[in-house]
Amino acid sequence: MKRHVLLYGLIGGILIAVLKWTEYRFLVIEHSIEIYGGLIAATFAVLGIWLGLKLTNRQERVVIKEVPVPTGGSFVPNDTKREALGITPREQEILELISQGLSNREIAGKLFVSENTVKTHSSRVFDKLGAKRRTQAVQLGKAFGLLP
Amino acid sequence: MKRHVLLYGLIGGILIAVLKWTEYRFLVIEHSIEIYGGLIAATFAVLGIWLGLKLTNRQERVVIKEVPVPTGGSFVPNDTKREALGITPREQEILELISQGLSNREIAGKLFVSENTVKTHSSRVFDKLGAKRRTQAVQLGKAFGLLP
DNA sequence: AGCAAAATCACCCAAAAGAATGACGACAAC
DNA sequence: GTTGTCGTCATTCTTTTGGGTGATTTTGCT
Repeated sequence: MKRHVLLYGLIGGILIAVLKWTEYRFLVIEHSIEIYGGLIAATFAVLGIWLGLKLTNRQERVVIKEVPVPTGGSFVPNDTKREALGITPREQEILELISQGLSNREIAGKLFVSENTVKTHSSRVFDKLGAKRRTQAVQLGKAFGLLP
Repeated sequence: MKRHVLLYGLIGGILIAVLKWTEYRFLVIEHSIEIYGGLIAATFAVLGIWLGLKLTNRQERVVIKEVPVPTGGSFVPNDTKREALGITPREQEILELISQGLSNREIAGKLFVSENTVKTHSSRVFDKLGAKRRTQAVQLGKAFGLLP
């Protein structure tokens, strides 16, 4: 920061000196308007370029962003693995609702069946997955690729 | 691209015209060297700045590289969100074991504490997450980024 | 030393979940 | 027409879970 201020001052001083000197030359030698203009032009062009660089240099940054892209994109609910485990579509459906944190009663309500039915389905799914609890069923369901 | 070329031409033309006009004024009115110089200076300064910006912009390209990192790889268990929810480390630990499908008894055995203790911890965690069931707690835990 | 948060444990009660068994209708396959 | 699978539902019983309350210990911080 301090260096910058100093530099600006210095350049300003030099510029003024140059101009003064040039003007003097101009007055003495009566034909160098072009030189005069050219000098000023060149000086300010350089100054401008330098300034522009200075201004933009501050934000010159290459950002490499590591975005945790949701792998698999959409997740294809995988009939193949489901059938390999002998799990019926209905059972899979119940398993998904379980994984969403619903109770048996809520699932029953959502599917318009009795709570007992949900219990049998879930029991069978647990059996086929080798799970003893619904949380375990969810865990295994994901491990088998049945759930997202 | 075409627009840029056009712009350059236009600015060039205008510049020449302005200079011509200024020179003319200079010849007619015999005392305006300063104005002449100032104009040139200003023009070239602006041009220089603009040029500088243009030049640096070419190589300044902010590259946002999106690296699809498989989400399972890292996952930092996120102390920030945990504390934001007022969940203690121990509670988080129990939550993780729940999400792995363990029963309260199994968790108790694994952590060498009583089943009652596990129950209190889990109850508190459910409360803080707003969950009524452990499956729901798991679901919410994932939604909050507390679980992988 | 003294406070506050965290962790520990107990007891009781209610609700939810799970296991076991049996049963019935629809439907497709043989 | 028999067989088998699937989905449906009930009943009974045990286990698990969750709610509520209170108490003690550990630990970190002032």
